Amino acid sequence: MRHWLIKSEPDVFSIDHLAKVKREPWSGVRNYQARNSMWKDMKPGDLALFYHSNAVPPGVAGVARVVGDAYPDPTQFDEASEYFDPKATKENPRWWLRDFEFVEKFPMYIPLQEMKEDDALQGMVILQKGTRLSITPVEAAHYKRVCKLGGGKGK
DNA sequence: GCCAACGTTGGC
DNA sequence: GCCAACGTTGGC
Repeated sequence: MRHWLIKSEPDVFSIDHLAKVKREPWSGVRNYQARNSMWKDMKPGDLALFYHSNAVPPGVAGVARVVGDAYPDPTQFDEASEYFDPKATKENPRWWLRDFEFVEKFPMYIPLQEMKEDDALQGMVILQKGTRLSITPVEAAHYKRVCKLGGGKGK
């Protein structure tokens, strides 16, 4: 099993929102690297740290789990959507997504700053300067460490 | 296929 | 709101 970190702006979609709806299609990813992660590299059952970007402060709020197989992101076909992609067709979809289900919200929120200062987390992709990827792989040891900092079970 | 211009992300 | 980083676009 692999571990991931998925970013979301809490103003748009937060861990609390996921807790309420239980399961959510991760739509709107329009970056090829992040798409490839969701499409090819993720497997059902993989666990992901739920990261709040553009938050004050930014940080990890909890855990979500990959559910089911990848399928075409429906928003790419929807002209009314901000994620509409005129170059995508039903025969040849460009953007793929998976559903994520709520696992837990950490008892303690883990600010980005705390992660930066944690010796055990050095090397995490999210901590690299200039990383804007919305979906990144996370090493198992880093995943465990973040869950510990958050006081969560991690699964 | 190069690369300048432009757009977006996201921490601060 | 600023701006560094970096992905994408499009002219050539």
